[in-house]
Order: sequence, then structure tokens, then C-alpha cells
Amino acid sequence: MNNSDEVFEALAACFRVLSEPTRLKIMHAVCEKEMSVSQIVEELGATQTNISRHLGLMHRGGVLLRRKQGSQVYYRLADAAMADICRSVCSRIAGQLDARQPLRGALMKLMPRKRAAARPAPSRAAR
Amino acid sequence: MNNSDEVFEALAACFRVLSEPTRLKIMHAVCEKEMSVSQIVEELGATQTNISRHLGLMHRGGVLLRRKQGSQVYYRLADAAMADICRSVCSRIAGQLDARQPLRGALMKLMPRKRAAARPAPSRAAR
DNA sequence: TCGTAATATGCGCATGTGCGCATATGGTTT
DNA sequence: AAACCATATGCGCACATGCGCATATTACGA
Repeated sequence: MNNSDEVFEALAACFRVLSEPTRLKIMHAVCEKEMSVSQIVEELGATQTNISRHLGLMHRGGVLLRRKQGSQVYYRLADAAMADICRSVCSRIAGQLDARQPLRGALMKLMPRKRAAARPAPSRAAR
Repeated sequence: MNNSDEVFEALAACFRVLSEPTRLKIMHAVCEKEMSVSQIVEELGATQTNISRHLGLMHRGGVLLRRKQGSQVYYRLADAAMADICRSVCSRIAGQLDARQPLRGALMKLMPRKRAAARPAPSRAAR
């Protein structure tokens, strides 16, 4: 009984990570290839402070993995299933949004299917 | 470009609905059978005010459907895909929680698969 | 019609959250 | 060592959110 309370709490916490546009943009940026903080900052056009904070939150939430290389820190998706879930919801809300505007196209271009986990490591970049 | 901003916003809004334990409990209660507000209140042991507010939010968010019958209002899942998504995330976090406690069992019992859209019509009041 | 049950909502409070500014921390280069 | 990059974090502010209390609204039965 009270046991399931903890489950609902954990489940809610997981969804809470995904309940912020900036964090979803980060997921979108990172779902294909690992990226450093500054790369994400540039791609999203947000401040370093804000991105860093969101990245920390997503990492603590178990959504992103962290890899430190020199002074840069690279983040990548911890689980491809999370991107799948985003895609599911995307296609689910596509119809609703489409009723107002032709956004289905934009939706489908988001959260593209993963191909490979490319690492900007020295030599190898494939996997 | 700016077009996708709206998509991320909508996606985040969708996840925000699921980012609250009480709302997830409601989803769990309603994912099998349609239920009235007072039934949900009793099952969750929460106040009527709070449940009603959450139900309104979930309905406006497109997650629940509303059906009025007399003075009662019945709510049910608008889309079985939402329950599927909850189940996905449940099984995803099962491992993480299991590392701390044996909660996998509790997780698996949550959000059971839907069988039929049973309506609490006049006579039947099963369970 | 009046009382009662079922549901929704205005108000206020406590707490959570996103953000920017300034600054700290750690690594790299000269 | 010093200057410089990349990233993280303390602080404060504006705003959102969950909740309960009281009350409004609607439907139904006596």
C-alpha cells in the first residue's frame, strides 16, 4: 500500500524531469550524439548557467550520463527508451496540435531515431 | 525554428500532467474503468477539493475524458497510450528502485493492462 | 420548494521552480 | 605562477503549484 506511494513518487519525479521545454530541447540535442555543455549552450542559445543547472538535474534524475574529458563535460542519453517515450508522446499530441496548426511535420522531425552513440573521442567516432 | 518551440512547450505540458503523484494515482485508478469523482476520492483517500482540481487539470490537459450522468461526473482515460507510457517508465525505473528495495513487484502491479472500457452503468457496480 | 448530495472554484498560504548575476572550482596554456 | 577557458553553484527574485477552507453551482429527492 504505502509501498506504492514511493513508486508513484519516483514515477512522478521521472516525468517531472521531462516537464520543462528547455530540458526537452536538451534531450533532443543529445539524443543522437553526445555533446559538451558549451556545445549545448550554443545550440540552444541559452545561458551557460541555466543549461548547466538543467544538465545537473537531468543527470541526477538518471536521464543523462556524464563523461568528463579535460575541462569539458560531455552529456549523453542514459537510456534510449526515454527518447522513445518522448517520441510516443510527440506523435500522440501531433493530432491535437494539428487541429490548430500544421505542426505534425515539425513534431516528426523532433527526437529522431537514434542511429549510433557517436563520441567526440580522439579517433573513433562510430560505434 | 520558433515553430518547434511550441512543440516542446506542448510536450512539456503533457509530461507536466504526469509529474504529480496524486495525478498518477488517479491515472492508475481510472486506467481500467471509468470512475466518478467521489469514487476516486474514496479510493485515494484524498480530499474532494484536491481530487476535483487534479481531475479538471487532467481533463483540460487532454488526458482524461469527462462524462456527466446526473449529478455525478465520470472520468476515464482519453488515450490508452498514456497508460502505456506510464507502464514503460515504470518498468524503466524498476531496476533503479530495485537496487535499493524490492519494489519491482509493486511496480508491476501498477497500471495494469486495459481489458475493456467498462461503464458503471445503472446496475453494475463491481468492485 | 427546500434540503441534501456531488462537483467545482475563489482565496490564501507554503513550497517548489526557472532564471540571471556574480562567483567558485577545476583544467589548460603560456 | 598567472591568465584564461569550461563548468558548477550560492543567492535572490518572480512566478507557478499543491493544498485546505469555505463557498458557489448544479442535480436530485422528499
